[in-house]
Amino acid sequence: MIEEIFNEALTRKSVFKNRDALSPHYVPDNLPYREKQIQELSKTLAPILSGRKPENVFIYGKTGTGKTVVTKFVVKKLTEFAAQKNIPVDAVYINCRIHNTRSKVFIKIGSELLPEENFMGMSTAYIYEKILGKIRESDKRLIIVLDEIDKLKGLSDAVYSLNRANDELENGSISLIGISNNLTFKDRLDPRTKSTLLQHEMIFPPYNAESLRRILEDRAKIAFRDGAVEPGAIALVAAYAAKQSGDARYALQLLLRAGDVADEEGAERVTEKHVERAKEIVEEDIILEMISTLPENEQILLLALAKMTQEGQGIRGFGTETRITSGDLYNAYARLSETLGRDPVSERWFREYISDLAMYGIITVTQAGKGFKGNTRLIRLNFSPRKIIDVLEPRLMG
DNA sequence: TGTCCACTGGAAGGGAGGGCTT
DNA sequence: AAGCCCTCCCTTCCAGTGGACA
Repeated sequence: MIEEIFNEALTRKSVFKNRDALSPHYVPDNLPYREKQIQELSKTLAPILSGRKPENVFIYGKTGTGKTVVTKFVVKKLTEFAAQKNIPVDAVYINCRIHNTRSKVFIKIGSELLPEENFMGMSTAYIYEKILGKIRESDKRLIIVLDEIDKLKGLSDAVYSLNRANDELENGSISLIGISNNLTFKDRLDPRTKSTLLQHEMIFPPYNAESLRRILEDRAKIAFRDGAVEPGAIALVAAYAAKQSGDARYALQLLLRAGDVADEEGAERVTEKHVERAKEIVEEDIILEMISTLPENEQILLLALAKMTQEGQGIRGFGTETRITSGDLYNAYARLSETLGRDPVSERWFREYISDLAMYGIITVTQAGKGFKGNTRLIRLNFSPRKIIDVLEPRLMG
């Protein structure tokens, strides 16, 4: 019985040849439509080879525009090149969503550079000195990539001390690459951090449907068996992803899921039908991921909005859409909060939540204008209310 | 035209919690 | 360990905005 399951798994035909090639962590050898960015970043970092400290780089652009993958690609090529020429270039990649404080960042750098030491529980000053010692001793040029840098608490301190290291070093250097998809983040930095981090700024534009198609074709060749994906399926994935503001990560995720769906059906090839089905799954994945990281009050607010939308409350007259005024939503939110035994936040803070959710793209907010009494905003849910309720109700009620 | 209404969003400040210094 | 400071989350207060209605 169990052997049957294992046997089936072993002999099962799959449309995939190398499924990992569609994972968000995969770095391909070829990055179409990013040649300019690759060149620019390479040029900026190149002085490191002749022992000069390159400018710090700050990269920003929307999700899925290739920021991380281009950075990893260039850094990898650079360190490989340097290794051939016996130049001590080293790079540390840090995701600040995981390593989100100054000390965690220092521990991460320390343990990459000195894997034999254990830095847990050590003071940041101690780790800092250890890192500098290592750089000095081997004339090392260190590149530190801080991905999702907007998630780093105490950012200015971290940036300042890492950059200051250059003044204390006679040999070697530290260069920073900051990556963020939060476009307003830059403006919130204090002037000192700004001038340090933004010595060189790069913006990654979103991909259009045509470029997404090319990217997907390239990647499909690696990931799938020959002819296992219909061209129409790829075009459809590209079209959907272009609608998602040109998000390549979404495109790859969609293609991956479409392959899974095809495998589950035991199909020979991935078709448009599989993409349609995958789109629903991916949308659920995204909702789930986005919602589960939201603060509880925002979850309650979303649930209230989903319920109102579901029941068709609010104002009709925008086609089949239902839009809800912020005052009505606040009342619904406050009632729901009390039902759940939580204290609702004030109206002022509720407005902050609304802006937050709008920024994430979960809801859309428009000025009400004519036909509405007073100055209010209309709020619309961008996802299916049914799915939101399915995710949130057990989470909040249970 | 003025008043009311239904909000909006800035400013200031409270208080809890975490990290750093002493 | 104690004190301090900083950040985050939140409240209170309020001037401002824009449409409805008399």
